[in-house]
Amino acid sequence: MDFKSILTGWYKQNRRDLPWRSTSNPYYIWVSEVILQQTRVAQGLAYYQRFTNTFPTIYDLANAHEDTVLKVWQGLGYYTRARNLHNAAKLIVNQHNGKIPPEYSELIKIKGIGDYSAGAIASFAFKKAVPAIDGNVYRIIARIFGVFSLPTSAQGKKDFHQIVMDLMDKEAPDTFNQALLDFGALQCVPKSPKCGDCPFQDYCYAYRNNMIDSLPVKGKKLIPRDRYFTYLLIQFGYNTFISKRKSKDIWHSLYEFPLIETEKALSPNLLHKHKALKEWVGTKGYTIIYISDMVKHLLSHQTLHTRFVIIRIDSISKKLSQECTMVPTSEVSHYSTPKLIDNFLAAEPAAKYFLSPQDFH
DNA sequence: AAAGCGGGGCA
DNA sequence: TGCCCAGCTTT
Repeated sequence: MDFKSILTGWYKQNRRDLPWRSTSNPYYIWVSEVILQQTRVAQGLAYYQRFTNTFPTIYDLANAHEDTVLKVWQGLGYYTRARNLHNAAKLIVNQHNGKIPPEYSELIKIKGIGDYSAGAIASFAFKKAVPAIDGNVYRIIARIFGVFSLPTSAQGKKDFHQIVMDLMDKEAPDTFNQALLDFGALQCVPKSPKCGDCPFQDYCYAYRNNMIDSLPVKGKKLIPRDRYFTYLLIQFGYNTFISKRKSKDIWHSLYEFPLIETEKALSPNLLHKHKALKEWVGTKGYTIIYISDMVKHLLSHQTLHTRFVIIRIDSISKKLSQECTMVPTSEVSHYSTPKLIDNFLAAEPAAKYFLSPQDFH
């Protein structure tokens, strides 16, 4: 039996029933593909439901405010995905009559749709015979056919693309591509793949040569950089201060509290003397209510060490009025915030000293 | 070609 | 703790 027959046979028995597979609406398929970029199905599922319920059509998404889109995306990470999706929806509504282009060559031009997603949308929604090569496919192809090219290199991408194109079931490219994804996610998994009952066992290069753990070839890993944050949760009556992140840095367009970033960890002792603290709270008088322990938050490329400080003030500093928005403390949760902040707001100290009504006398 | 960009789950 | 997930964009 040839490759696609074996794969299709496996797929009939093992396919996952996923909501974006029971629709032919290109908008829903597009949304699912963007949500699932670098994101597990298990994690993306609830976001897909929430996103499509909140924005049932591309017009609803196009007409929404960016903050609303980001709030729905909150906690999922890689927030540029949400902003690109939103901007692309506006562009498609305004310039393409709301119709998502069916060709790979047009899809790839849309910001936020790369090689994989263009192939996935073209094949799943429009039955085009183009590959949709993601991490699953690199792994499967590298192992079964003994491909040692580095998937992240330009040459590697060509090699894998050519192989998948040759294997492709041109009569049913959607099923073929989906089968590859499921096979990679369920059977040919990264660690301890289920070779024991694998239908490709007989001619899998990696299995026959005992090289399961060395294929696919991996690039070098990057070392996360340490950063030290001190967030100031400043209370003025029943209000607090937030600002929107705008620099080319993590969490672009999300909201946060006044931030002091330092080269090294800022101890409570040093915080009291720190110039930036005075600038934020002013000179008129302030009371530090609470200083948290250091919280470690891991990103793929940075390790954040963060202290949360709850402060009460009697007057608003120039810096606060210039750089922040004052909002009722009870409404902070309406804004899209990084998981790091979200976590602290959900924890006991914030509930006790920050979010709950205080007696100011 | 390499770096930047989140967060979570699992061995 | 390290790896990797339905990757893409910018440098």
